[in-house]
Amino acid sequence: MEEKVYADVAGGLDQGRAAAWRALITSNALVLEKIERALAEAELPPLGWYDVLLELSGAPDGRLRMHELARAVVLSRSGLTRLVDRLEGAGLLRREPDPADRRGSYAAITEDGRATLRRMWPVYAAGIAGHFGEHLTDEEARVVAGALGRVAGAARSR
Amino acid sequence: MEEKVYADVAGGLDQGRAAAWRALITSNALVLEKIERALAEAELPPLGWYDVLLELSGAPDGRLRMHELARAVVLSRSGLTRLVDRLEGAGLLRREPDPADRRGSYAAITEDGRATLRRMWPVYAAGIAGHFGEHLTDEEARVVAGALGRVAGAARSR
DNA sequence: GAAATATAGTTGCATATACAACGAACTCCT
DNA sequence: AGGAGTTCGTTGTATATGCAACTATATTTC
Repeated sequence: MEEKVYADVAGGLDQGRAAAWRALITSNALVLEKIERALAEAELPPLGWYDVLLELSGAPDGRLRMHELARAVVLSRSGLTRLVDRLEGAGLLRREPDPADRRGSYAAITEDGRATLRRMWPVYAAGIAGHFGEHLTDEEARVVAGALGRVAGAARSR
Repeated sequence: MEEKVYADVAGGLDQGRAAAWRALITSNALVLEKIERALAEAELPPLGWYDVLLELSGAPDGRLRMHELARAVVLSRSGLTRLVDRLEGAGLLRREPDPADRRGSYAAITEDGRATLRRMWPVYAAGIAGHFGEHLTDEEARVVAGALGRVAGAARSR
């Protein structure tokens, strides 16, 4: 029973929580893989694009500063620079200078960007429903959202 | 309320499950980021190495065929080839031919590999405990493990 | 048992990502 | 006001990953 051995070594981590963590990362990887494949088959952009467009579409004036966006989609600033390059190249967003801070720029979603978001959502939603939501009771969904929301909130603030 | 709009379009996906999904991918990304950083600071290998070594250490004779390992750690076969290259280069595992199938090879953990696993676990466990387990009640951990375990199981079999 | 098909693992290639370093602009502090 | 230190976004570089194509071997089919 090496699980036991490890559990002894690990201060403050019991087996139940370790199991929850493994289930989390594994289900995340497997479901994302399937959704990415579905998007590719529908000739739609990858999920990272969706995340960016969704954040922008919900922001005031459809735009966010680069560093806000990087934080929102959990990406390094350099990673975001390149991702935004690609989206801008595809015409789904525009960079706009910030008059109040001349170091910075906004990423602003375009009409094409909003249209792409709308085309992606059905495929994404079907993937979430079929590979994830399908397997949860209402109560489990509530608990998962609450608990993992708290985890994410704590990780963000620290 | 664009959430509402999207919810209407999405067949079979309600808002609670959509929220659970977003909490899942966000918490996953944030917690992994912090754990990777902790490992790097301790001059330990990245998490992908841990996953490989853990699977091997729990397998009969400490070894698995390449395709089994790829499936276990949720990586493409080509991705695994390169990952195993790096681990083998570091002496943490060995490739061994399979006498029963001359196309294939085993990846077999070495003593150094087991030692590395033992050195990584305390850092990994502390990360899981501090950034994840900390924020869950016992009951929530149970529900999350059960529900996401089911999600992962379904995604694997299909 | 030979031919057709499928599978195992590796490789070339294209893409994605993080880190460190950079120039430019901002903020604070006295 | 002005210098010290900070923050913003980008870039060079190294690393990681998936897909498609490839070789070698196994399996199936007739």
